[in-house]
Amino acid sequence: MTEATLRCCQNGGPPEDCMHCPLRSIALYGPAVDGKSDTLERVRSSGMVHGTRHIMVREGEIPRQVFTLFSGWAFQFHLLPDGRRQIFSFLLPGDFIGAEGLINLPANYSVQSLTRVQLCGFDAQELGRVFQENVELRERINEHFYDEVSVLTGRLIDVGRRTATERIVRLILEIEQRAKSRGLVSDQTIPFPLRQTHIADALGLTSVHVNRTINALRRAGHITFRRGSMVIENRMALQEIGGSSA
Amino acid sequence: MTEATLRCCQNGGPPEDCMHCPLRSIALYGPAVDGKSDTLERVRSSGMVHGTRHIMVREGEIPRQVFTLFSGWAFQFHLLPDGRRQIFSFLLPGDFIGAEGLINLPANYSVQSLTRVQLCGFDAQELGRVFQENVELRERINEHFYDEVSVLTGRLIDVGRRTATERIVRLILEIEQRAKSRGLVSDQTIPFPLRQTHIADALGLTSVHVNRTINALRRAGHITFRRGSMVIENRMALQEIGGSSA
DNA sequence: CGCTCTGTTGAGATTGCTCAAACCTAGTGG
DNA sequence: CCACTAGGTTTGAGCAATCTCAACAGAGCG
Repeated sequence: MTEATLRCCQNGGPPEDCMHCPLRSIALYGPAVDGKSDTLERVRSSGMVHGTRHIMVREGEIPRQVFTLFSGWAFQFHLLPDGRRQIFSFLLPGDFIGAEGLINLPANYSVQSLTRVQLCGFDAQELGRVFQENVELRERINEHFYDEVSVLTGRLIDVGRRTATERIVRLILEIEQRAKSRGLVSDQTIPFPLRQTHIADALGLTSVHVNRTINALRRAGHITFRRGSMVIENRMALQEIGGSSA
Repeated sequence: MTEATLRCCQNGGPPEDCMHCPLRSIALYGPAVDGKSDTLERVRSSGMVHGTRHIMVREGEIPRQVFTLFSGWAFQFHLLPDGRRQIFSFLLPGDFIGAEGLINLPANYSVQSLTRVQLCGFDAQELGRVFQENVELRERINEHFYDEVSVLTGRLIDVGRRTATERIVRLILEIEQRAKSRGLVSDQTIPFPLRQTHIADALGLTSVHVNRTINALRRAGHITFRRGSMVIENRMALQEIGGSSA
């Protein structure tokens, strides 16, 4: 079902040397500051590759391994006993997975890969110790959860108080924004691996309704989709619909 | 509009001495552990009383004052430009207000009193310093945001993936649970100061619909409401509807 | 007594859902 | 290279949950 897990990264994977990792400046542990930044390698357990639908973190369990998503997309979610699913947020390259493991608490949600992913894995305990020893890093943990609160409140406003069209437009705009900030956008083409059912489960809608709504946006000429990516044709219109921010 | 703010607590207010505060063991800064627990008083700026609808924290601003809610209820919310409101969660006695101020970050939401409240106020900077100096307290901050994530994900599941009845029942059960844990429940009577519009704004519904749904529960004999409080008449039935947990 | 806030209720409109079938596309195995 | 499959998208028809608008009633307050 899921692509076999390879133990070592090859072509285009993360470097052995965290200090020169292209993602280093975005990562939770931040840019290599002091000379002793190689503490990271000492703690890093391995790079790995997984296919779609691989579960990296299980809700309720204390993550023993934590990860930086090096390439590919993932998402955080909860599954109800009857199969209903709520997606909390999507993870892009550079995002950290399993931060609860750093402070020894059970994960608030499961995390699953949305595409093929390359991960940099660390032992949760050990990395947690590294974080505790450094003031800057300690603060990063706070900020991580703070940021998480911030995206959750945003999503809650969407789901609780905005129409389907508003929600979808805002999700699209948000993803464009985040993809841009990671340098994933070239030539106006924004990577967009989400299936309509992911959008539905993130926004509290039905995939059927998502389909109709998106097609309306498409027919209106505001946006174009192609094989895992999208192009925003009329940003003004979209911002108008989404209410810019607030 | 809002009751005048008194500078000093009188009858039944918090003691001068944080060490013997009845709420001490629930509070964010935890029970008085070591002998030097009086650091708190040194940092505490004042007790105060506010009427309904007093804004304690403004979204987007870094809280300069932080509080422990000593008595009364409050809620965290966001207001859209067009007046739509999303409530994120309700605050009970013992809850901390403005934790973002401890780490010098802007508040993710506004906080407003739902009833008359008594607050223990602290200077955010100073209390933040106290927290940083102590390992246990440092961890409390993490846990605070972690908990916040946990309630937000819970609410998001409700709003995104459950029916109106399910949501309302779960909110009621959750509030009973929390009120109980703070010793606010006596004689099966659970304090319930929320107006139907608060329920609506927390659960992504209309107050009209909340009204009809609640009345159905009432007519079914599952629950009773009276002047700011409620009694659960048939817990089994409610748990059945709410899906216990998960 | 006259407000204001909240809760109630009715009637009708809508958004978004359910069910179901058809269709596409990429991947798989022969 | 083709048939087949699995996962996703699209579309239609009908329905249900929830909303909107509006009016009224009851409680508490100055």
